[in-house]
Amino acid sequence: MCDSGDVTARPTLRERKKQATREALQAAALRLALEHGPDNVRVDDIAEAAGVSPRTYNNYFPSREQAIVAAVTAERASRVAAAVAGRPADVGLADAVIDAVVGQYADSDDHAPEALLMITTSSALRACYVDTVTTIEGPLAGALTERCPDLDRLTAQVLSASVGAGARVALRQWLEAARVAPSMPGFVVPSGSLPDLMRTALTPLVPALDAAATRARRGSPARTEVDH
Amino acid sequence: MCDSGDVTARPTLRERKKQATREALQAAALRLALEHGPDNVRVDDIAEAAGVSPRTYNNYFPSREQAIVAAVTAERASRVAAAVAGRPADVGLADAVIDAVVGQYADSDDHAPEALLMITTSSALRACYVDTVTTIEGPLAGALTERCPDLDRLTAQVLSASVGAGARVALRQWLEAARVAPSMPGFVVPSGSLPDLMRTALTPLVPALDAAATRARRGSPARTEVDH
DNA sequence: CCAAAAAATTGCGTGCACGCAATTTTGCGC
DNA sequence: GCGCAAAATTGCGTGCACGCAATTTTTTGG
Repeated sequence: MCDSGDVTARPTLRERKKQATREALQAAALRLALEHGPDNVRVDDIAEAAGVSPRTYNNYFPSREQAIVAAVTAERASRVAAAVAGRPADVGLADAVIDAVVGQYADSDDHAPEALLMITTSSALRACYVDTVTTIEGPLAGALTERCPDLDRLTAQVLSASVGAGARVALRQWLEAARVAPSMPGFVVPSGSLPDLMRTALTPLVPALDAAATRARRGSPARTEVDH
Repeated sequence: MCDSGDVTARPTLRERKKQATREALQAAALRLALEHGPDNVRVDDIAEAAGVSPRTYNNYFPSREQAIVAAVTAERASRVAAAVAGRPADVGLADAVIDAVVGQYADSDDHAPEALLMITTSSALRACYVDTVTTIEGPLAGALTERCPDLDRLTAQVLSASVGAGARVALRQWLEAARVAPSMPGFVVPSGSLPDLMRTALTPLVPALDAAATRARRGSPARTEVDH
């Protein structure tokens, strides 16, 4: 079975199948969770619905909740990195980063309101959802060093980890607020605007981002004895 | 068995027993892990060595690794908070925080070199050890608002979470370095000085801490529309 | 087209985390 | 001391994560 016609096959066709089953698992997990409630879905059910063995499920996701949450947050990490890289070079680093992060939690979230509401319901899902922000730290660090090549690796990692930390705090707060005011009908998303909250949460980090950017621009190339 | 002679019972004597079994579990876990290797110790063994049922173990620790790691990191969180609170009021906030955090990873770590070396060995233990820094975020946020009462709750949380993030990055890096240069005999702690690395990692956050401190000092009391 | 290699899937067995309900222990007022 | 209420311990059952080795599928080289 040669590569007939598949000119669009940049990934080695093998990885495309992997991606397919991954998405199948995500979709099945989300659908079943919405259908029967998050607690009434066993990983065996998800695996069967996706047409794979239960064991294979854990080759793709390290926990039951991950598949459900991944259906919502799948490519947020790479999107954030791309958004940072895509900003014009004349906007400040801090603005670029914050706009990128806030933007990702503005658009895609109301794309699946029911799922979000369900995640709000289960504490396990909430925790898992919050933890997904960790995913962006790696790509974000990459985007940072791409934008400021003279930036310490370590500094880039610390800054992106801090951005992740801020986003996590905002998310936790928002989910908490959503939890106490749960079933106001008509309100798909209970609390106030998440983007606003997240922007507020990230604002304290602006000085750190600015300082790092200008310091890197003034050519302080890797001034640590541990730059490795 | 009445409270004979126990005048030192400030905590309600009930919590003292809880603390006792907690410490017994920590000690047993660490001892057994050092004795037979981290992977060759089951939670049943730890429970039995501590004289409690296996089920009770999980009433104290949510995972097998936690008990082992807790034996090393037990009260680091409260120590950090206390150290921040204990600094004279005229030193900058950033210095107070960083010195407190760095200090806690300077003193207590070489107190148990064998344990640290073992943690380096197992990837599960490494991950768990790194995750313990999350513990300091809560107390640290408290210490921050105690020092700067006009500081946003949200800002305090974000800043302490960022400090935690920086510390985590440093710790990961240090453990990684320790992993690749493992068994240099005579070197209890393989890599370079952890305090130095951690100080370097936290330095990028100084501008954010300073800005928050001066902003709070100039009396900008909770200027967020979501301060809740 | 075919074999050999590489990679993914699968079943199995084990240890673990945890909800639940029964039981034991502890604290406290009398 | 007595008994009662709160709290901690315990056993049990269930679902889950994962290492391991066997099997099936895909890729690659000839």
